[in-house]
Amino acid sequence: MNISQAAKRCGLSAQTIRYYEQIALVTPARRQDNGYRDYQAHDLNQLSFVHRARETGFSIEECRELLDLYRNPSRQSQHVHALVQEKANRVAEQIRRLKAMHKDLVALARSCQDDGAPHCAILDNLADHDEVNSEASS
Amino acid sequence: MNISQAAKRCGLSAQTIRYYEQIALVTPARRQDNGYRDYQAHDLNQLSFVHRARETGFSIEECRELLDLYRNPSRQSQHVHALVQEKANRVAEQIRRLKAMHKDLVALARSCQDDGAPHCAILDNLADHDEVNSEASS
DNA sequence: TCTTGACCTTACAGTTACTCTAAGGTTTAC
DNA sequence: GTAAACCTTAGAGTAACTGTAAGGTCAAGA
Repeated sequence: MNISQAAKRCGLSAQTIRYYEQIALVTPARRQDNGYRDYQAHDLNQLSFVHRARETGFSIEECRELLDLYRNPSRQSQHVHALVQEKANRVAEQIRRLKAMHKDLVALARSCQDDGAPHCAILDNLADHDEVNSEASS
Repeated sequence: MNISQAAKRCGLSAQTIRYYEQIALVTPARRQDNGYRDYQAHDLNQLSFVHRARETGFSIEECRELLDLYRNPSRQSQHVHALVQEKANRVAEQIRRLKAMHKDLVALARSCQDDGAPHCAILDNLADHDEVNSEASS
C-alpha cells in the first residue's frame, strides 16, 4: 500500500508519516522495487496508534514512550497510568483556562455593539485590564 | 525605566519584549545614553495591551491588527467585533475537543489499574480505537 | 581604585510539530 | 506520447518564543 493510501487509513497526512519516520518515531516502512514506501497492516496499526495518541493530547516524546511500552511485551502499566493521569490533569487545567478566556471574549463581544460607532469598548477593555501607567521613568 | 522593570510591570519577560520589538509588533522603546531601552507609561500600556490580548488567545498577527485599531483614532468597531466573535467560537470549539480528550483520558486512567500487572488496557485502547487492520498490501 | 555581581546589548541557534517547496523519478489513463 | 497524479529527497519556513554566547555598563563594597 502506497503512502497516500496509508495516510487515508490512519488519519495522518503523507508528509506527517514521512516526518514520523524521519524522527524515528515509527519504524520505517519497507520499500517497493521502485523505492516507494510499502505499508502493511502492522504499520497502519502503529500509525493509527500515534494518530490517536496525538489527538488525545500526547506530545511526540510521550508518544515515543507509549510506543516503546506498546511494543514492549512486559508493559509497565504503572508508568503508563502515571503518564495518562498527569496528562488528564493538564488537560483539565487547560480547559479551565480556556473557559475563563471564553468568558472574557463573550463579555468583550457583548461590550462592543457592532453599531458602526467609532469607539469600541473591546479595545478599552484590553487596554485597561491591568492598568499600569501610574508612573514611569528611567 | 529599564527593560526588566518594564517586564515586571507588564507581565512579559524581557526577552519577549525584545522579541516583540524585533518583529515590529510594538513601537521600539527610546534609548538611554548608555544604549539601554527606556520605557515610558505609554510603552507599558502598549505592552500590557499585547500581554492581555495574547493571554486572551489572540495570535501575534491578531494582536498586530488590534494594536492598529487601538492606535487608530477612528476605530473600526465592527471589525474588532467580528475578530472577537470568531475567536470566541474557536475557543468554544477547542473547549469541546479538550473535554472529549479529558473524558478519554479519565476513562483510560480508570481502565489501567496501576496494579503492577504486565498488561495495560490503556495501550490496547489507543491501539484499537479506530481499527484499520482489515487488510493491507501494495 | 578595584572587583564582583547584576544588569544591559546584539546576534544567532534551538524548540515543537509539522508544512511547504523545489527538483526530479514513476505510474496510470487517454 | 503525453499529461496528470503519484512518489522520492533535501531543505527552508512556520509560530512564538527561549536559551546561549560574547561582550558592554553600573552600583556597592573592600
